[in-house]
Amino acid sequence: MTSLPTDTPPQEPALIIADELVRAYHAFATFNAHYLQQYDLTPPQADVIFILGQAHNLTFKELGQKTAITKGTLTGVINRLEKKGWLRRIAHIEDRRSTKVALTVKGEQRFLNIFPARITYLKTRFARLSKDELHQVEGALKKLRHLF
Amino acid sequence: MTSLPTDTPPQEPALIIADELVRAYHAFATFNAHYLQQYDLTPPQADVIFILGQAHNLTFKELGQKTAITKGTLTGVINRLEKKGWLRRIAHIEDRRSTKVALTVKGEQRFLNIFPARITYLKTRFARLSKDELHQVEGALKKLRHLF
DNA sequence: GACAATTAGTACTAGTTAGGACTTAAATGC
DNA sequence: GCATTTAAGTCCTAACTAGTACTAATTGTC
Repeated sequence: MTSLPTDTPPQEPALIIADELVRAYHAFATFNAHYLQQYDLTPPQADVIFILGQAHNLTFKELGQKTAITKGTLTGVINRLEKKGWLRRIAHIEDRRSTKVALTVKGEQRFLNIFPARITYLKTRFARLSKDELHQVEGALKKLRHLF
Repeated sequence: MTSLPTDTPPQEPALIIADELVRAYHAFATFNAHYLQQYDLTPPQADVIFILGQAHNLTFKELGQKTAITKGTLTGVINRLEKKGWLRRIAHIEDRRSTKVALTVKGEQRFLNIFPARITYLKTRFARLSKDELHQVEGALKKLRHLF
């Protein structure tokens, strides 16, 4: 039986906005992933490198909070970056449950090479929006986030 | 050597907006996943069920386009839903390369049980925004999506 | 009509994801 | 000071992800 209330209006604002949010994020995420590929980085790996480049020596916990990566996932991401030689684990003397993470020299160099270029790249994309529009978009996203 | 241009301004609008987009999406996705758990559905599974509930009998290709799931991923999602008995594959006579997918009776029933409740649920969340705000948010998301 | 190019779906890979069980260490309670 | 509770990371699982290689079927070309 395939009967259905076909009069379900697809114009329900909540559904449209949820859909637009997913689409906008998906577009950005795909774009971002492709860009990072040239540096042999996945998006979560890049997040970790960018955070560590700006805030040297963080614990797993701090890194997880800043990147919104849960601890179980973070272990794997850090393992791969460590294997590639971008960062290293450092024993945390004061609290031996905890582990600190820091960029290696190679990681620092890569960060300095990639990070400014990434900002420039994003800026050119966003240049199509006016200052007013940028403000509106930021406000809209904040409103949206606080709904959940 | 941990020296760095620490004067990298974190207030670059492009970075802030990219960050807000990720946060808003993450908040929504988490919220959504938790809600769907009670129905034993993952978000991509729910997407498939919701699309199929409204557009009976779609090919893999059509389903993939509507859900933004690539074909390789879709095979697995459909396998799991088929195993759970929510839908079934149907041979496509006119083009034997292609396979159609349709909800089973059980899938129809679940869809009818879940879909209206989901809309109601989302509506209550979005009720905190005015009509004007809804329009602004939708416009902002569209602008954002078209940047990538 | 035969051969080439395209298309649909599956199989497989490396990586990410959240969540829960587990280990070790620190903090707290008494 | 010892026992309990809490905290930090690791390990493991099921699912999703994009991308690529592969198989089978269809379409286009000559």
